[in-house]
Amino acid sequence: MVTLDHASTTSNFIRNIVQEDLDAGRVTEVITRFPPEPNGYLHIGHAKSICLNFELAHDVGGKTHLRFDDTNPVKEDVEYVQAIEGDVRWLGFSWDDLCFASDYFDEMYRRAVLLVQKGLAYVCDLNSQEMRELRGTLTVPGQDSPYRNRTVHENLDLLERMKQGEFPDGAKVLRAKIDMASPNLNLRDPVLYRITHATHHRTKDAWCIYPMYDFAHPIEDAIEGVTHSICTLEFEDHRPLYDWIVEHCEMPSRPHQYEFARLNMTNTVMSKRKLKQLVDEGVVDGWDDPRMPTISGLRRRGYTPESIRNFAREIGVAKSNSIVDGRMLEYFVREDLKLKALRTMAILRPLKVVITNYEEGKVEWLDAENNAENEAMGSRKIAFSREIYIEQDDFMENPPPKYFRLTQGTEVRLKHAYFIRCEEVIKNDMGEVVELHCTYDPETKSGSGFTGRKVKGTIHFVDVQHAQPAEFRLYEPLLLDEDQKDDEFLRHINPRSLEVLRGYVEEGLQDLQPYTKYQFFRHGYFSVDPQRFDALHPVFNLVVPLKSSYQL
RNA sequence: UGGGGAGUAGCCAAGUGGUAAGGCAACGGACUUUGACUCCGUCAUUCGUAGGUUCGAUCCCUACCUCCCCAGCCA
Repeated sequence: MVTLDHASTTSNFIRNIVQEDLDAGRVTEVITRFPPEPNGYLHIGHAKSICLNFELAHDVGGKTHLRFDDTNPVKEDVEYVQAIEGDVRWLGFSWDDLCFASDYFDEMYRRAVLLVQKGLAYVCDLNSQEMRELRGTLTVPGQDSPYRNRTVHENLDLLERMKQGEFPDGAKVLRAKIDMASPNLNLRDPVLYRITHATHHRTKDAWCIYPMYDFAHPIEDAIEGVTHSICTLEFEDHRPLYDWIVEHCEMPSRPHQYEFARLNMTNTVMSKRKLKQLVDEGVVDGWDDPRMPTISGLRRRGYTPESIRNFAREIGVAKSNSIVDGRMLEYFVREDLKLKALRTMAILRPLKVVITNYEEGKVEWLDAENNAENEAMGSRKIAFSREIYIEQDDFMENPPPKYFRLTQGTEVRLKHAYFIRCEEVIKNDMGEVVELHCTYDPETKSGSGFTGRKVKGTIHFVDVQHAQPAEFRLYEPLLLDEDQKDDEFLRHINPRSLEVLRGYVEEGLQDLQPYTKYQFFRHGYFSVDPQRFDALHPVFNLVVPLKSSYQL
């Protein structure tokens, strides 16, 4: 017996159903599918669905298809097909079969003809306005179309002529003949085919009629032998229609549809429409802007596939609408990068320090481990000399209580180096601190075992002569509020979602190339931006800051 | 107010007639050459509300409340 035992996956109602189906012998092999429409980019919400479908099938030795639901040529494009394939692969999944709804257009047409022959579908000449009027309302039943009783012969002829291109867009549709009085609006003679004279990205001009989702999707699933067709909650009341199509089209296999709640997260938006709006209105730089919750945005930001997969597993799968705290995603990327990223020093807001008792012209190369929690990552040498940069925040003239960093007359430890004491503060005409004069104590060298004195704080630094200029792009959530009204979300844009700083990193940073992740001490995890890559002047995207129990 | 769903901690989320898993967040404390990490501890006498059945209900029954979805020739 096949058993679900994914180590870190707790049970959810869909896994329970799959297990029961397996136990009861209703299915012998589980086949799931991820069915995006190639009309936009994938986001973290899709990642939830991708992980669910692929991992579920994988865990019971089943298969998963990547299927493009390309039934609407006016919105779709190959560009999206390629981007989607790349995103799914990047997330770490391999599909067992790559499918396109458009590959089944012939089969779908034959099934439509079958429905007509059985008297279960008819060609309707009503325009969309008229159709809406006859559909009734939530509380008022609809009325039959005047074309509802055309003969099978006439319908067959009309459908064929629709296919042949005899009629203009919108002139006729093929409708299922179900029940205009059904309390479920989806059953009030839903449209199965519409006329659209448009070039399809794959079938080109072979067709001028295209199947609607409700007709196409169950047929696609059945053709592929999909056993568990998982979609989101809004399709719940389409399920009776899904089952109707599978049954009356006499599909040899019986897929079943299950619905789960789509992902929502705090401080961001998750609909294609809103994401597109952010791009179109220039709020962000594009679909792969590191602030976007798109897969491409997260990738560019520096998120890892592992972190996204772990996140997807941990948030669970259920039927109640919910909003996941964005900090959960951050937790998983910190967790993933903790032992993988090189821990180095970077100064984002430089303040020059002159160590007045340090010999001029001398340079020391100090030992520094690359990751104190992962010895296998080895160590490197870092430069130390008379002039260094420290972080502006690490010095205050009038510090608040419990400030463990540098102040005039106090001592701190420089990570990997020595204790320094601030002796003098140099200011410019405006009274701003521009330089510090400090002294160091040679006896306190890091690794020497010095225990003579204790200091409260350890700060990081970069040697001036061996500092490499770098750009740091810091990000905050795109939206300030969590529950924006649909059309007002643009008013809640966080004006500080991006902050660009110019500072320094250690010279000769190991493995400096696009997407390399570093932990910059006391700041956070950063990833080398692939679009602006320049080894001499690297740009680092803040993936996620380190947690901190102290706020200035 | 027709139909379909959902209500378990600040946020996700298991569980299901036998007395509330886990994660995130938060808060204490220990440790610390990252105010990080790690460790230890705290965090639902209660499962939308009110009744009922039962020895016993978050789970079964009844009523009610709240929220979400559906009137595209989009998916």
